[in-house]
Order: sequence, then C-alpha cells, then structure tokens
Amino acid sequence: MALSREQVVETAVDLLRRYGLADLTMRRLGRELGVAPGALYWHVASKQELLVEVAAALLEQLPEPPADQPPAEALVGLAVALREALVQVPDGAGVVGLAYAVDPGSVRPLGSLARLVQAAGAPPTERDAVAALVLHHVLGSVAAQQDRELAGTLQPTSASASVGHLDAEAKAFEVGLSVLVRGLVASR
Amino acid sequence: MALSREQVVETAVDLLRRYGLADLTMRRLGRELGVAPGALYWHVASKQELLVEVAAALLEQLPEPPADQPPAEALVGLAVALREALVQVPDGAGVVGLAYAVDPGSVRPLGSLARLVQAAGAPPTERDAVAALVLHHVLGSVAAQQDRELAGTLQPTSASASVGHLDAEAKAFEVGLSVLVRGLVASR
DNA sequence: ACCTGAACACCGTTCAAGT
DNA sequence: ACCTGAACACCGTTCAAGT
Repeated sequence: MALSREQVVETAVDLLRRYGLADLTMRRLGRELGVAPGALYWHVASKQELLVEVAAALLEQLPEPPADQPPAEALVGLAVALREALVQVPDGAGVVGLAYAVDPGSVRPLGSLARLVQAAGAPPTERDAVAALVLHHVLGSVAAQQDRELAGTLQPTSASASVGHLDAEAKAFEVGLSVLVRGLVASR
Repeated sequence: MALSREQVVETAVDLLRRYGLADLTMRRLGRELGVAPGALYWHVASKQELLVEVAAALLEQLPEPPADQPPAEALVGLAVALREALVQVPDGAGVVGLAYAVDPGSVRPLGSLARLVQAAGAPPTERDAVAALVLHHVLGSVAAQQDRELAGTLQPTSASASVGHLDAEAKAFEVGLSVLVRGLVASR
C-alpha cells in the first residue's frame, strides 16, 4: 500500500521521540519507512513543513484545562502541563519553537492560554501579549532543561545531581510564572 | 601572520551579521579567512564552542543600565535594550539561545537582570527565576520577529505591513514585560 | 499517482603529512 | 606551532525515468 502523509508525520514523531531532532533526517525517515528519501517529497513539501506537522501532533494530545478551576490556577495548570508534555520529547522546545516561528497559529494552546489570561484579569489589549510571554517562558524553560540533560549525557555527573537540577528548573519555572500571575491579578 | 582565535571569532560575528546563521559554516568561515576548513579546529574545538564565543561577543557591547533610574524602570530598559540589540543581528536569538543552553553563565546580562529584579522588589528566592523568565521573553520575542521577517523576505508583503508587525512585536514585548513588573512590585 | 536512482551542492570533523 | 589535502560520513532537495 502507498505511503500517506499521516504515516510520514507519525513516523517522524516516533523518530523524534526515540532519537531526537538530530536523527530526524529525511534520509533516516525514508529508511524507516522503506522508501527512498525523494519519495517523502511527494507527501510533504519540505522538512520545515514536516516539522510544523510534527509540532502540531505533539501539541494535540494536550489535556484541556478543567473549566471549574479559578482562571489564574487553570492558567498555571495549563502552562505546567504544556511544559511537562514538551520536556518528555527530546528537542520538544526546538520543534515547537520552530513551528511557532514559522506559523504562530499552528501552536494550538496559545488560544487557551490567551482565554485564561484574560479570564485571570488581563484587559483584552494585554491578552495576546501575556499569552505569548507564557509560551516564551515554557519554551525557554524546556530548552534550558533539555540542553542541560544533553550535557549531562555527554559528560555524566551523578544521577542525583542530574535529577536535582531537573526539579530546580521546574521549580524556577513555576516561581517565574507565579510572579507573572500576580501581575495579572493586580491589574484587575 | 598566523590566525588567532580572536580573528576567527570576529570574522564569525561578521559573517553572522551579514548573512545569518545558515551561512556561518566552518567552510565558509575558512574561505573568508583564506585557510582550509580544518585549520579552524586548531583555534576552536568545535562549531558549538565558536558559537558560544560569538554570542558572548554580541552581548559584550551592551550598554550598562544607568544606576540613577528606579530599578523597575531600569529592568524594563535593560530588557528592551537587549531585545533591540539582538533583533539587529540575524538569528541573534538562536545564537544566544544556544549559548544559554550550553552554558547559562556565558550570557552576561543575566547577572544584571537578576540584580535589577531583586532591586525591583523580588525576594532573593525569586530573583534568578524571574531573571530567567525575562530572558526567555526576550529570546522568544526576538525569534518570533526574526522568523517572521524571514518569511516576509521569501514571500514579500507590502513594506508598510512588514514594518507594522515589527512594531507590533516590540509593543507586545513591552506589554508582557510590564505585567511581569507589576507582579514584581506587588510582591514587595 | 506514487516511487526509484542518481545526482547536485553542500555540511562538520579528523588527521597524516607538510612547513 | 600552525596549516594543507584529502578523506569520512553525512545532509536537504530535485527530477528524469520507471511502474
């Protein structure tokens, strides 16, 4: 049976999850699917377009924030969930960052973030700017943690020390976020 | 005369400023310096190490914030100056982001940011987390603007529309920042 | 419609050998 | 000490030709 675009994207996600962005090459992807590299270009215009699809797939299975929470809490919850989802996948921040750059509209949670930001107290004029700030914080924090993990793999420190700064990065993320939320609530 | 490490870094910065990260290759850099690509590896361990030096060079000529301003204003001023400096150089966010990931200590303004964050009202425990948040916001905003500029180059819209969203990105950056500062001051 | 084979124009990095 | 030449092991993308 012929290859499908969905199959190409799914296998790309799989490759990313298992080996990271450096090993997600068109040639490797072709090998995995049993086709010549050129064949992929019938289903996908470029590697960039493929990566935007991959990012969308990563963001798809994100849990919607429960509607019964106070908005400030729900906002923190969504940001933390987003962060947690992305740290799981190697170079997750890089891939979503690229998609966000190429096509901001493709980063789905931005809409939910904006809604919660406004519900938490921001005037409509600040809505999107603050939502973008939250996303930048998520991507920055994930990138920092992932590249430090990578450094740890290459030059291994003790396991406990490694776990230590994972927690530290997650904790720092929430501290920064809470200061922002304070500002949001204060502007109400 | 023999090549020096400084010369290699300076020429790399020049190449970045003129043509962007995609054209800053070891081979191109060698050509520019009139040496074989392999020669560079006598002065620099890897491309990654070179890029960390390049990022440091970009951040060096950043103006120190004037000491007589109220800290909240100085913080905003420094963040805006940092943003402005980085949008000028193509892929500036990418290069500094990489350096920050590889070696956070190499990103000099982080120290000044942290100092101002604390002076603006943050308790010492929140200091570094909020400084990191500010940096993430700067890098995210710069990356968003630069990749949208790139998209504009490839598929040109009207010049006025382009300028419009540059201003919009800078404006959104400051709005987000001001909400954060509000949270900082509120925690005093 | 979908894919292969082969090419084009590149990469970063290493390393024996030269000066 | 510093650099060349040449290689190794790759890239993304295109495109005539096949089925």
